[in-house]
Amino acid sequence: MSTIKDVARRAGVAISTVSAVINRSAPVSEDTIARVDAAIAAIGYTPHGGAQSLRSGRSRLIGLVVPNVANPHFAAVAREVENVCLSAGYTTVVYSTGQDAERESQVLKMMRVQRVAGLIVIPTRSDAEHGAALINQIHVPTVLLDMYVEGLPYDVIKTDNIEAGRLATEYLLSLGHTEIGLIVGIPGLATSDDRHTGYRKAFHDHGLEPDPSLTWPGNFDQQTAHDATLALLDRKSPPTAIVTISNMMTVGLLFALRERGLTPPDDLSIVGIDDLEFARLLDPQPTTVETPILLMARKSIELLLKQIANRISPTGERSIHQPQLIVRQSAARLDAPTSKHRRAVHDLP
Amino acid sequence: MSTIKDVARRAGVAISTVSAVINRSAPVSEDTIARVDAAIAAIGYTPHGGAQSLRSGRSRLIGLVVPNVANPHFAAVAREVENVCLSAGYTTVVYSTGQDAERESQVLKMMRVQRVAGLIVIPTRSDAEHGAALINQIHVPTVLLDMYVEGLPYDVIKTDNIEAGRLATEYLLSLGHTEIGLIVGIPGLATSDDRHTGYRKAFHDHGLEPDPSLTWPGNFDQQTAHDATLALLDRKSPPTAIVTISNMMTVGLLFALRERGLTPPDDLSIVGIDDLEFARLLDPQPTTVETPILLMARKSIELLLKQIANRISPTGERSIHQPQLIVRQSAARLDAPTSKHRRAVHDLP
DNA sequence: TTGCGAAAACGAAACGTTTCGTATAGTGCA
DNA sequence: TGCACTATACGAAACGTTTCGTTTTCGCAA
Repeated sequence: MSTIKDVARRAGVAISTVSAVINRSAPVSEDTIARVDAAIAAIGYTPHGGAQSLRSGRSRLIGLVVPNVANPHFAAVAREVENVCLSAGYTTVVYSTGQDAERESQVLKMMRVQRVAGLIVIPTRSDAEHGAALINQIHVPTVLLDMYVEGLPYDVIKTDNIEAGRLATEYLLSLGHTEIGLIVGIPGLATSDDRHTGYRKAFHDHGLEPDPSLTWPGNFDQQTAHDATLALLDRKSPPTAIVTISNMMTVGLLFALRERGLTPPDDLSIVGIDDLEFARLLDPQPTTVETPILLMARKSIELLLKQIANRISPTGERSIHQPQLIVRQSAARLDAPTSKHRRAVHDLP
Repeated sequence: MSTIKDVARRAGVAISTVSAVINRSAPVSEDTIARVDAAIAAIGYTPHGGAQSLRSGRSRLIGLVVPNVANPHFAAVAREVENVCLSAGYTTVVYSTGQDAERESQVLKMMRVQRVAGLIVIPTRSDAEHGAALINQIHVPTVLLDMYVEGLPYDVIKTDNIEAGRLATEYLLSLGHTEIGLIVGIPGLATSDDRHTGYRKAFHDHGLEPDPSLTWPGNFDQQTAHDATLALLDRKSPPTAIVTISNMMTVGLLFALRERGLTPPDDLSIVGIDDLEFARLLDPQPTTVETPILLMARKSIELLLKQIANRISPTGERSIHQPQLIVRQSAARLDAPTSKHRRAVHDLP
């Protein structure tokens, strides 16, 4: 490949002048700029990112670390980040942790090798110990997306997860349900724990105490939510409603119900958190608590780029976004005419 | 950050020895290896990827260029590629073209800046002219995924798209349909054109000629498929069945049907190409022609890594995978009891 | 003890940039 | 015409590696 030297030779100028033209880092006469640009075009010169990064100590790479890019929720984040990065002249490097701390380490190491200029991370765990481990692996401007980790000084952009859990549960309580199952993630993940807290809060607001045996731990994935659903359904007295705390868990739940031949809201009311892109195609359309993930993704990358540009160290501040209950048809009044005759709330007069 | 020099000093060896240890590129005594490894661990040394790439002329970056990472189909590809890359010590750089040739150029330029060692590309167009443009922008080992571009010497891993189109159409013909709508992509895209060819082939196999006015051009996205569906439904004599050639188009079609209050297969039979992850949650479950995308993704990255490792130039060979018809419930016999009383094929005795 | 060959370790150059101190050309004014 | 100053352009060093020719060390046979 051609180098800046080739450009310089062809344009009849010094290497440093070409550099000045490329980076607009020093005044260059119109005439020279034109000659250099012509030379660049003529020989098809493309700067060597590695060399630039080496010499300047700055790279134009942004790392994005998510649980799983194949999950549409995070894929959407990736696309949003990519868009902003591309127009800012940055390149995105995306990696999935698979919710595994060890793989997370491995991924962060790759990010260090590439000397990314900044990171957007959705960490695998939230406890202080993990935070301490993380901080040793990250030495660049970082934004924590939709996840809080104890003791980390980075900026956080997240949903009010307690409120998200509360909204989902409160809605079911308002429909008369009290035996409400909850499928959560692994304890120790702020997103999961907070949504769980919101669930309890909703009960307390009604002067009630939730039955702890109705809360089932899973992971954030489809399979464990599926299994948890079956476990809940197999109880002597199954819940009349179930809350799931992520989109994939809702999918797992729906598959489990289908297996059992159960249809919401007739046989069971359900409310999820995080919207599903294809939700509106389902019948019944699932009632969910929506989080503004795209907005948060955009805010994250913009904040990160700002930090990088201004060499600001993170302020440790948190930007907390409010979730919103989207009432559709998968939850119904408990006291409505029973099984197969219950009607979705939105159909009520 | 610490450098190889710091490691050398701490281990009391020469820089070149540390390099030899890191890359296992020259014999080093057990004793020295241990000392170097200890030093690396002690000071938390991470090699500078840019410097390595600069000096060695090889990077450990793989570029993946897809139409849209937010599309679950391509997100799945990204995840698969990422997995293989990670275990091979490579880093993946993913970018979306948005099916836009200009953005494609921009993305490829970023890939050149990063000096990726190889590329997996799903190009935006298939004509020879575009091929000529592409070849000038790509100077590294490349695999074309699920797309053929005229005149490009790269290896191709793809589905038998003619067969995919034929399978979908043949199935509907076998159910007695002859007025079969087809929603295709922009002409000039091999994937779309081939599936279109398959559609015609199925007709010809039956000694029939499809009505060209039943074929509607769209893009590969949801919106245009939605609009195309409405256009087809608004004809004086609407088709009795519709074929869509991508997952997102199927989604657009389903939304359009829902808007019109139509339910497959009672009001209209539909068959899509490329499976939807959540298909089994829908009612009726859509009948589709499945392509082995994950398998193809894995083959692509493995082939690419092999080319890079062995410094083989692409052989220009094509690996063509067979699609498979998955019969579910969205298509029914034309002569079955009409509207609202037709039954899905799989329910028939 | 010396000499020899193999094994291990070393040192310096080079990769393509950016950066910064220095040199040159150009301009306006005395 | 000469000078001071500004606007441009230049040149060389340095960034962190790899690579390869050279040197040192080591073990063993003579």
